[in-house]
Amino acid sequence: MKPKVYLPKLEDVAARARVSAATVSRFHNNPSIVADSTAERIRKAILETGYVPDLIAGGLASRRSRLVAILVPEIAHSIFNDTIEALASELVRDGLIAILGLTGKSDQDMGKHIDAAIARRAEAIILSGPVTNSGLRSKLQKSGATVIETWDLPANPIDIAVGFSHVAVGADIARFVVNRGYRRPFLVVGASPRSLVRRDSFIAEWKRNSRARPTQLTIEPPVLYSHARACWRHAMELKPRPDIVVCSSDLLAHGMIVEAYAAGAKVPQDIAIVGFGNMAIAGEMRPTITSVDLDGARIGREAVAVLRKRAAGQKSDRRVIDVGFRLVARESA
Amino acid sequence: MKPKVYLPKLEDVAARARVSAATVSRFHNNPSIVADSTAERIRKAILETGYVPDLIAGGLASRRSRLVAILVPEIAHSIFNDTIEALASELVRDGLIAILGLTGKSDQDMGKHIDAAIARRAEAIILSGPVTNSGLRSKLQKSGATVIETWDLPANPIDIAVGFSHVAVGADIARFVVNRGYRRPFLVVGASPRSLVRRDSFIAEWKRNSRARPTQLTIEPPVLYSHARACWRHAMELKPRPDIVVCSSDLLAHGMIVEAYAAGAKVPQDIAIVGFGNMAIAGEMRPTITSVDLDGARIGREAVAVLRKRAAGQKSDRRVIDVGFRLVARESA
DNA sequence: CTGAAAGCGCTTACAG
DNA sequence: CTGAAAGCGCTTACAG
Repeated sequence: MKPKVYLPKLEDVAARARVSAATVSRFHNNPSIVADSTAERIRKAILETGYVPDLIAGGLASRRSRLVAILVPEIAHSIFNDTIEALASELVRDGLIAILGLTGKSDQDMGKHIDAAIARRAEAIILSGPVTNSGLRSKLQKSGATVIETWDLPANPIDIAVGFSHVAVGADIARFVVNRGYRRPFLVVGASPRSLVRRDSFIAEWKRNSRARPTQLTIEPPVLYSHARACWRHAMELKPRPDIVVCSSDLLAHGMIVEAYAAGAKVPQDIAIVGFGNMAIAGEMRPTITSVDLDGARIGREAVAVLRKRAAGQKSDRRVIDVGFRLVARESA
Repeated sequence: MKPKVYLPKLEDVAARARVSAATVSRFHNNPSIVADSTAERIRKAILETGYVPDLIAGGLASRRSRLVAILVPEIAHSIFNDTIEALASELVRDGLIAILGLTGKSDQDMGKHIDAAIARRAEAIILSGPVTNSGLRSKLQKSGATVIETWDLPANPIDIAVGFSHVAVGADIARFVVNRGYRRPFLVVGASPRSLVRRDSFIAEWKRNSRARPTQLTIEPPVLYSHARACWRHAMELKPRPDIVVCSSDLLAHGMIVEAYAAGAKVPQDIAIVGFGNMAIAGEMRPTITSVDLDGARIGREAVAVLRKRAAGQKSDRRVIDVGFRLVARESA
């Protein structure tokens, strides 16, 4: 067992600087109201003692935890990581700190993490997607925390939503495919709720252009690079052969290109490929990959902007913030 | 501004169950000592009020924050993510919660995040690498937190270290390259401290086999996939032409294979390639990539095991825990 | 500009 | 098995 060390507390600093604890507290939280000479003595005492204020105790007294919960399904190969990174970096600048919850995919685990966040009295709870379970919704609502659902634009957000329209993405991709003159798209879709929304929207738009229903293949998540192999085989067996593969992620698109190489096929001459997510690799692969750019970092920054507004007492003008997306046409399609 | 909601507190539950606050507290923290009939009334009162204990207040009273700080340079494309994920998942099972600090690369930022962790009285601070700055070391030491340096085996850890030997990795790769009969390795190295350790160890072992000093190229981090293009060009201009490229990451190895494809070269027939990290893609690329497997998740689990031992009052037997690594020979070399 | 005092929501010896 | 009371380390009206 480690020996318990003694951490100096407010009182130790106060005694040393010959002021009251209240004044030392003010020195930290509202320095402009303490006299210069007093401040100087306090500064010295802090240095001598190595005092680090206990923000947990402070949070209890001021009823501001300065904790923000970030709840995401996973982190290992996550498309949310840019958002998490932007969030965490911005939050520290506001004296806030991120607590991380990995929720997996079940609502039950999600519930546990929401409880954990509420138990720490997190000031805000940021979720990677919209919450549909009504029990969880009301739990979040009653928590008093700012709740931010990201990466989508739910019609009825719990509190605030920051994201983009998956319906619009699907339709945009369809129009792109039509405009480029492709005629036989093959959709490879990870079976996550939002991928399916994009797929359905693609199909609706495609039919609007009076084309036949595209062929498709649905993959159980987690979608791995290795799925590309089976998808490629599937695509090659289709009659007629598809002229473009629309993938629900850049990972898949990338894998398809590797498979094409391995099979001696040329992209996009023999078969075109579209991804989603605009991961770094999309711009760097050979050929570069046509994809949909989502500014994950911006989602994080907009979320923090909402928190800042609330902290400043301004009421948010919008409950749903659309950060948009951008179809980036490159070499692969 | 959101309307402040009223959150029930211990007293509300106690009043409703007609017991003292102390008993409700015991119901949560030490249920075996409260009478069944009492427990039943408390359970009911909790349900009726929707009470969620304030763990922050509880932590202050019990002087256990139940917070564990995870400090990593970044998360967006991080090799540490498996470790973070394993940590976060294991910690919740112990009632602990992870706070996330993104430290960037400067010691100054690192210092801020260490302060933030100490200010929350984190019970443990887990770092992605060894700390060399002596100011930071003593700050960590004085904090009283369990400090775990990961992904390396420092000779003199601050407290506990969990990782593997980069010296051993470099030497192992060199022996592999020798044994497979390659004669002209080209080292492509991201200029991070530990990549350089592996490189130096490779070179030392290589020379021990009385070979000429290998050619090498050092890349300023962050190492991007796109660097592969320049590396490939560089490799092709070397005379004599290298027969194997040893990369400091799978990302680079992967990029080199794509470049090889694009140039019409065959891997490993024309040029062999070795990576590092054993990312998922290494096993799935065509050709599959020879790499060094580091069990990032295991590092996380071992770190939590240390925390559990300490929580149970056992003293740790080892200060440095070697989780090892595994050179995985595949098709690319 | 500063201090004394009450209080944030819990936990935990202590006593019974 | 349970309660009354003190205390965890801060903040913040209130009064001066």
